[in-house]
Amino acid sequence: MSRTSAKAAPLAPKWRELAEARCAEMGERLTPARLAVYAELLACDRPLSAYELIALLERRQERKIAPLTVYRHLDFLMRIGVVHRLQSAQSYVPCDHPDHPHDSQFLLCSSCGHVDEVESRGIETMLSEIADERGFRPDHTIVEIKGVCGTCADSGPD
Amino acid sequence: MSRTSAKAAPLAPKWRELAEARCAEMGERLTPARLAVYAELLACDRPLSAYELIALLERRQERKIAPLTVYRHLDFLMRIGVVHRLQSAQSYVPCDHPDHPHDSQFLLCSSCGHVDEVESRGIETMLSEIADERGFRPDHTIVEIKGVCGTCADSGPD
DNA sequence: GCATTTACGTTATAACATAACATTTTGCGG
DNA sequence: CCGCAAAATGTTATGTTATAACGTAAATGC
Repeated sequence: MSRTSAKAAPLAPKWRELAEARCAEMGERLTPARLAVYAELLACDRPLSAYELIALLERRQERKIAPLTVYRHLDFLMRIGVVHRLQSAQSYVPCDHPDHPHDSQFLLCSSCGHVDEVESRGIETMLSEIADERGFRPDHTIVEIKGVCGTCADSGPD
Repeated sequence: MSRTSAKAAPLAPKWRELAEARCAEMGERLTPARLAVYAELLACDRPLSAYELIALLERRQERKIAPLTVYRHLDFLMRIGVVHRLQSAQSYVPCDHPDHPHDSQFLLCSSCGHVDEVESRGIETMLSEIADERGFRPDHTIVEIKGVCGTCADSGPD
């Protein structure tokens, strides 16, 4: 019943291998359904809400998909560190820095919707210091900068 | 028996005056309904979701309150800068730094639920630099550090 | 007063996320 | 291979967060 006839979004070997490697490290299983969600996120150049993702997957696979299904797959992808959740937009993006799991900082353009993921060691250090000073043990950090990206600013106020 | 003259949560003059000052600066109007929401948030030592707030207000005022009403009041309070939204918890807290409007950083304890608001100029500077390097014009920033607070860490792994 | 703007009320619904439980698939020891 | 246990998936229902659409009331300015 594993109908591979259901088309999935194209998924470059690079990303598939990344997911496989993370799964191997963590003793997790990579399944077609999980890969399909990952591929769909990668195929889109902007953050997707869970329900946008459902709509895209339903169109591509020509069948109904329950919200819970997608949320479980998203949880999995975040657990293995290949997808991040944008807290301020309730949406999800694939990780841009495949080398290792990490906390990121995001630049969110309110004009074009584009999201840039950055990883600044400086920010991480400073956040740790702030926590340390207060006896706080950080688990992970959320940094989202909202504003207007360079491209939109340039094409600007016309 | 109760001549329900819609009791409000107590609101220290300090906070009322702050709200009045901000309104004056911004040409906004401070109404009893808005103050009631602010007072309710201040009366609680933890973040409240909009619906928790509704429940508390309904009990205190002994009448139904529509979600939209509370959301409007929350929007107002955030607009004048006396309330912040915690993006990762979909909840709301009064601002701890009454002196001036600002972006904050939050330390969120996953054990006791306590939230600490800090304002680090260093973080702000570094976030600006990160944005600048990429030609990004920041509007505002979201920084939330999740972990375990000193008190909970000390009282140990239980 | 009267028009305009701002706030508030009411009903309905959209959008985001999880609970509870049944079934299927997978990995593994016998 | 068999059967068990764990993990993943499917299904239905519901909980939680937030806004739309539209009407009424109150404050503001002339």
